[in-house]
Amino acid sequence: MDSLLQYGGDLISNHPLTEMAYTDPNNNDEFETNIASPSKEDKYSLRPRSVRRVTEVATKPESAPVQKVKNHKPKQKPAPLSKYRRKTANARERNRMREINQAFETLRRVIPQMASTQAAAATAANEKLTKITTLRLAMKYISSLSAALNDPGNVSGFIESAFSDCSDLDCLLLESDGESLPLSDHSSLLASPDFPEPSLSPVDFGDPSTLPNFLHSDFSDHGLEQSDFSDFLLT
DNA sequence: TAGGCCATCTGGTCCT
DNA sequence: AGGACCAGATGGCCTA
Repeated sequence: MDSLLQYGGDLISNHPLTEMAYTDPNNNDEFETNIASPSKEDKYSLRPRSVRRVTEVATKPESAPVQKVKNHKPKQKPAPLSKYRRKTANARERNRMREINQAFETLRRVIPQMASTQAAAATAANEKLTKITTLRLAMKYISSLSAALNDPGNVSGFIESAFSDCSDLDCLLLESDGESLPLSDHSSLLASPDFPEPSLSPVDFGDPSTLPNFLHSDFSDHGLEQSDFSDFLLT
């Protein structure tokens, strides 16, 4: 028992705890490394909370007293996942996040890099937009496209105004923040009597040849291929 | 050095 | 039972 306590204390004081967290006595690491990026084992370890739990379990007497419950049954806590299942779950989670990131990457390619000083600087520096920035710009861009659909005669004005109202990115992002957007902006994204939802569907965005002319010109103006847009819609 | 962003792990919950 | 999804926690990296 003392050795277990010592072991737990060492675990807490000697980060990283990769040995504890990743070494599988059944050697299931092969599965993990086939999917995960390499050498992550060195970077990640059990959280202190997990370590505490491990040590608590280790220090708990073999025959831990059963909970004293009167009539109702204690809710059975499911047993923790086996190491193998934990690894497979982690791998699935990484894969899921990878797909999300791929979708973000696609979205970044579709969003025009507008005339914002900071965004332009980020582009020049080859820095990619952050996730939250990407989402906010996408919202702004969709809003402008929706407005353009309502008034195809003033397309260029919509696109230009969408990204040039603000002199800096902070202003732009604040405006395109979902919580700070004025209701009027949101309404352009929602179905309304003036802009019912079905009116969006007659155009098959999956087929570039059916893209409206104003979308053609807008995407080409921003150096984007039509396929970028259709790819984005199809993914 | 603090703060922002991100990847990853983890446990809980819901769904099939 | 197992997978998908989610949110919290954590640590690494980078920049102002």
